Amino acid sequence: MKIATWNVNSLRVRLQQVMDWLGTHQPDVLCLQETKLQDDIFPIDVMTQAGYQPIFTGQKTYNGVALLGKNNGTDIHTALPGFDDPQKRLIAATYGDLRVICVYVPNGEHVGSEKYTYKLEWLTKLSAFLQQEQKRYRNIAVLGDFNIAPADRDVYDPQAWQGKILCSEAERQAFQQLLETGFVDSFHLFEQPEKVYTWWDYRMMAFRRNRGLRIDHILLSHEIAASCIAWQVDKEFRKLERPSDHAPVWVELTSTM
DNA sequence: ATGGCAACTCCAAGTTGA
Repeated sequence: MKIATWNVNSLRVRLQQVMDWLGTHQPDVLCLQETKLQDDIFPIDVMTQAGYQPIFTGQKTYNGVALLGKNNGTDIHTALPGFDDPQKRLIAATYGDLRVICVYVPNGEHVGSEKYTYKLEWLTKLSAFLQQEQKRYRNIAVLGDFNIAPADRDVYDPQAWQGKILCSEAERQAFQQLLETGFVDSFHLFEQPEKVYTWWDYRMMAFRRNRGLRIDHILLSHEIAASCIAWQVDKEFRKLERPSDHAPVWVELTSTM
């Protein structure tokens, strides 16, 4: 079983790339972030014709998340409970015995800004939601754009980024708090080379120079972490014309659906 | 110290992202 996450930075612009990626990789579930589409113009037919059932919650211009599954998802959540938030940043569904939670964590703008406060509050609410979900499900995967580089090794220039947005101590503590609710960062289940990233700035030829950050993550509950046999970031689609600034990330699980 | 790129939007200059 293969589950994946990709911040596509506009599904309208990246639709063909997404369909190509689905065709090539055949994931059981693909989580998308930054679809930037209202629900009434989501390309449902294109997805279903390719054998994927979409579940989505979107808005104009910003945010927007979706789940594309080979099977139908059930027990769908499209928001964090107890958090009145117009920004569409979370969608969850159950596929077989696996709970899949797709997140687009706020960027935070810069440390100390209103958006930074919102980011930390959002992460606190996410942590509470995950604790609730842990009571209902054993096998949980949380995938998405977390907008946090968990450690210095996840940053191309840790000194330049020290204490900055995506790398601040409070953000990293919030990420650790998520893990402490009962998850592992699947990246660390395997021996990894240095300089593995999932996002590269469009500017300054950052991708060609591998000046990136690892901010897209797949967290697995302990029960399924044991069945994870691969973690990959697919840099091929970052090399195409008009790429997303994020690359797809996926894991392979041995458990069946 | 700033902008650098890309996508979005009452179509065009400002906002947002990371």
